[in-house]
Amino acid sequence: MKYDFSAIESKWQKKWDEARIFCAEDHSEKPKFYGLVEFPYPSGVGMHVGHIKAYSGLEVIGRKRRMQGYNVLFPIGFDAFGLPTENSAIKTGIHPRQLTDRNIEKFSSQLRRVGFSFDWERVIDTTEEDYYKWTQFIFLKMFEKGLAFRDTAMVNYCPHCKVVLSNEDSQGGKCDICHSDIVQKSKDVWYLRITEYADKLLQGLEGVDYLPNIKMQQVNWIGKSRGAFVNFGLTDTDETLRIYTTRPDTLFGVTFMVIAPEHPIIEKMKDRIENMAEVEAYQTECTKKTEFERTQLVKDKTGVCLKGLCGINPVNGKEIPIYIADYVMMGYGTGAIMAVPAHDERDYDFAKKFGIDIIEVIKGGNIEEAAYTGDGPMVNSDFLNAYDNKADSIAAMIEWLGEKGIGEGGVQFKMKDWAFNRQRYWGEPIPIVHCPSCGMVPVPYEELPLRLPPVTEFEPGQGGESPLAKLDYFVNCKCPKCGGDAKRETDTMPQWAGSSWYFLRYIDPKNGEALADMDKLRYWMPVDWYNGGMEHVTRHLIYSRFWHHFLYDLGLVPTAEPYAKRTAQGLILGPDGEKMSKSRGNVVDPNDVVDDMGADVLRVYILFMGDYGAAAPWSDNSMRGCKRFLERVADLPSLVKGGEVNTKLESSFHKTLKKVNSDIEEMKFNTAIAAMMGLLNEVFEVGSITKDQLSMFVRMLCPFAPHLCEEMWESMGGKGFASLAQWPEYDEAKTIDSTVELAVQINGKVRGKVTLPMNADKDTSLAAVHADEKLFALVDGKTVIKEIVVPNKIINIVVK
RNA sequence: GCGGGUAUGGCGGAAUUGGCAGACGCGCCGGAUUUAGGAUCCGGUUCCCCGUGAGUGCAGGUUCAAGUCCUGUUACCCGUACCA
Repeated sequence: MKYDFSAIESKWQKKWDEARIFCAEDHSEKPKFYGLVEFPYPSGVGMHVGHIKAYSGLEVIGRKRRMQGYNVLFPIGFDAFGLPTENSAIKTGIHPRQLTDRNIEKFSSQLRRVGFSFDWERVIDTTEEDYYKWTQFIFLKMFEKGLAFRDTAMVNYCPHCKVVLSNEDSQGGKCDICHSDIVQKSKDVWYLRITEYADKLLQGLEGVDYLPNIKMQQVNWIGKSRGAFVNFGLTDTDETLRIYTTRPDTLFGVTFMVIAPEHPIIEKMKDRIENMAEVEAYQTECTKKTEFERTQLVKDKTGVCLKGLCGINPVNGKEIPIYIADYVMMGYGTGAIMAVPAHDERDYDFAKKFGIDIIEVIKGGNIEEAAYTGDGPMVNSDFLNAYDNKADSIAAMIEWLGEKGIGEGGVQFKMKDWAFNRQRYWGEPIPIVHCPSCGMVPVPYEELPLRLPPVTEFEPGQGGESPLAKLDYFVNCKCPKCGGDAKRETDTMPQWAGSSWYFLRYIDPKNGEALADMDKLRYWMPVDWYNGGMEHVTRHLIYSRFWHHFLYDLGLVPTAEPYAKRTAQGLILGPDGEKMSKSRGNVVDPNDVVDDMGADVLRVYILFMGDYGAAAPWSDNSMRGCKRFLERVADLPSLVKGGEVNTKLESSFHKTLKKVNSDIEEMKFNTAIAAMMGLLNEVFEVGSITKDQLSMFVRMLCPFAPHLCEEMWESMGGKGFASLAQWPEYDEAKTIDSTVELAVQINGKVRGKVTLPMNADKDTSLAAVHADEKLFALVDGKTVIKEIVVPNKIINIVVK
């Protein structure tokens, strides 16, 4: 058969579409499979092959499930709100709506050309009113429950993009979008109280099947720690200074305290602080430092001692100095710490620099040289009889603090609340009205969606306010509660809002009454298998789990956890081994590959490149090998002849099928394809194939190279679509050989081979070795020390 | 610093979990066919001093047997960033 890929591919894509074979059924007797891939952000540059890899994994698994008789939901959509489109609108003057539509069209056509088995009737676009109506709905529910709130606080701010960013969006001190340095700024912003769900998000991980590194990253990001809050006294006042520590067992070793430069106690006590000018100078210096600079100066501790004010250690009444220093952050714990230089490296560095006492209270290290942070018995502590290990000491100390009323046990999380508003145009408007007499009033549900008004200028204001703030007709409104004059919130939601619940909408994309119908949700949820990038593990993945837990608490979804299983694909690097990027000019466009080699080759190559979860560089040459493979597959029908079945080949078919079957489940697509290549080589060596074998081959290759397989299926008289044909079953009996070739080692070196019946016993095996002239010669006349026979694996004879 | 991961031919990568290292593919070498080929087919291809040789980042160890387990060490990648 001639392999005219472009004719074959467009032919079958059209047929699939017309027959709607990839559309999921809302209700079905079949078992369901919900396979989800992270929907793309439709940027102006189009897709690159990395997108294709991200979808190819579940594409193969979903296609296999369909052939196995599942009702498969494999949807796609577009996460289209966000800064890149808005920035492009500013540059080109074209409205983001138009740009988005254009980009979605481009992405869709690229995806269709690859032949993905997406259900194109459920496509969602997060920027459509019918969609973001429900994003706003969920926001209002959060507002009602006190989970969406405004607060003035130090936030991450990108001076280049002129927006406030969440912690997740400013990892590494860089803006997630433009990579400029983030600055800290005090601002009145919207937050979602994700910290309220920190424990649930942590516990939920126990019941789901995520790759271990994915779980680990989330656990670290949530960052739960256990410890104690302790109230320290202040000299000559009733005020207390509350600290958080994970080492209450070192309380007797406290020799000073440190508070964050922004700590409110400074303002409160300013009359008592004798060196206020010096303190203020230090505070100013700190605000000038960017986050980046702060982290670069890790080694060098700075700080200023508060004169005229001392802390009082509640466990022994000792007066201790208080410092302000920027190594203590206002955003974690209470913004104040007890410093135990003997047992904390940072405190140790600080104490050394400022000449503060270092008192050892845990034995085990040498505090002359370094802080000892390990375990050990308590010493120098006027506490009961002291304990021998950390855990006991901590537990006893917490209990004692409680009894004395000076502190109590507590937990802290590294995760912070989610800074949720962006001062930009292209996002979901926050449906809140600010009324001078009623305060913040939600837009009534029946008025949703609160539409994004049409504008022609997308530049944010100089003061960093949203472009919406310039629209008087949008801003000025009546309070929904009292009817008086009021002003609308003009900020919009961040990029991550729409993607936090999109997988629910696929289940019921046209529902006007609810975000999705409960019966349908009960049938489809949870997502059986979710695949996406590692870069979303501490962003989208955690945000969407939070929203889903919240919706579960409201009774709007049937399960607490949205995703039963989560995997991640590795990057495709450029041919130069570097990360693909426009600026490096090493981006591979899937359209070019489809034109040159065909979609099936692209699909097979992407999965053949290597471990699905690992990064691998692109190689046009290697891809040519996949082309050769498919061309030879297309020639298989010419080998169909009558005659006897070659039992060895038949056995290879069943072995290969068994391997392909399990490799797909483990996402080991590269070895599945390699096995099929090996089988093909064997077929050509034998020179003939039966009709049944051909049918088997076509069906097992179909999830990988569906267009070619459909064409072959049709020409061999297969019924219906290959894509819906029954997944072939292997015969276990045929995968077991009657004989096995065993390596024979003498003193651990392979010296020969013997062929034995399966499961031959020790005597038979050794007899076969002795019967072999060459092997016998190596053993003959020597003292046999040991004979190891592992059935079907190896024979090793140790001689002297 | 902390957490996680990786290291195997010229290259991408395999190896049923302790049992024949290098599957499969690329590249390369040789041959066939072809007016020609960056097409196709066939054969070869870990290395070398070609042996009873060496060999999975490096140094040790356990074992009849180690890419796989243990101890130490180096390099690189990813995440995180003074988290008290």
